[in-house]
Amino acid sequence: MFKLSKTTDYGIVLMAQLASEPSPVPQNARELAASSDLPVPMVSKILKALAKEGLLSSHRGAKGGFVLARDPEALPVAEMIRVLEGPLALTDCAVGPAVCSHESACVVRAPWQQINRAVERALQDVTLADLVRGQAPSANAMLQIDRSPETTAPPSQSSLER
Amino acid sequence: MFKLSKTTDYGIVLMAQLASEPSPVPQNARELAASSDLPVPMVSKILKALAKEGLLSSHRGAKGGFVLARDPEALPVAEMIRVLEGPLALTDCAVGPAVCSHESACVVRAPWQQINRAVERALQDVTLADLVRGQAPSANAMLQIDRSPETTAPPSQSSLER
DNA sequence: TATTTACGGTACCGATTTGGTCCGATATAG
DNA sequence: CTATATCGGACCAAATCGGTACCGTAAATA
Repeated sequence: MFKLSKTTDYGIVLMAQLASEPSPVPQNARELAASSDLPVPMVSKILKALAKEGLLSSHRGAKGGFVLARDPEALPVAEMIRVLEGPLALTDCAVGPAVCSHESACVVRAPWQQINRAVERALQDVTLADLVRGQAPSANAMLQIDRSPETTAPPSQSSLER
Repeated sequence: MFKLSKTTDYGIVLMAQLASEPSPVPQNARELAASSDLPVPMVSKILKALAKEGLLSSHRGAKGGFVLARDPEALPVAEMIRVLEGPLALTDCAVGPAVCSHESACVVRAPWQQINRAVERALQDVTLADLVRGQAPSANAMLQIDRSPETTAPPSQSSLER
């Protein structure tokens, strides 16, 4: 399917949670799970991954927990996604060169690259800080260029979840 | 992971294949599988789905096969994706309203909506015709708005596959 | 009308991914 | 030094996805 995994979804929420109250004292997995209303084991697992990848710094023992390891202003959503579920590529061919066994038969190589880059850029332009601020700043600007006049776009319904 | 399913991937290649040579005579599953170098059963399965959803029109019996049912110029990539793997939403919350059980605890509702819309728009702006033409026309334009200066963007390596 | 061709639907299997549990390592507190 | 809190890593069950096979139905041709 074309959506983020739960892991990534939760992960970003947790990062946002940590960024929203920049307390210098580490927050542990249980606290974060509680304040986000998410299952503790999953939260724990995700926090581990984030720490391992250097987005969070972890502290063990009593009064331990996690704190942000990087400036939210300089942490794009794209990178969080990349850390939590690998290189973001819509098709396999976008990840590395010459992975494809049927290069010759493939009709649509280059365009995918371009589309992929566009999507990536959209995710690169929003930072963690933007998320906690409550809106993606350049979102309107990102929507440039209207070739097809909004035919199939879904109703801009406001829904909520992570 | 953050990528299209094989089904969708293949499906778009097949659509492109059909669009690249606008022959009025239907092409059957075997032919299309051969020219795309893909397993026949899978191709067959995908073609069925595309026909069922109205993107292809099918003709049974001898000399039967599939032909495009819609104008490639007016068929956005977004729609093909939507047909093949459901509503395109990065997070579950973008699909419908009030699906979320922890609304109150969620920190990052609105921003996701905006990001999602931006991605969707990027995919909406490229048509099947663009794909077979060999490039996404507004790709450059889509990349507007640079807040972060190309920090983590991967090398623009040309790789190839579907 | 009989035969051949090719789509249409359903059911099935194996592999991968996802969501979740448990125990050991380590740092702080007293 | 001992006890306790908390992260770190290995491990397991379930769902999903990629891929396959089978049988029914429709159209074309002779």
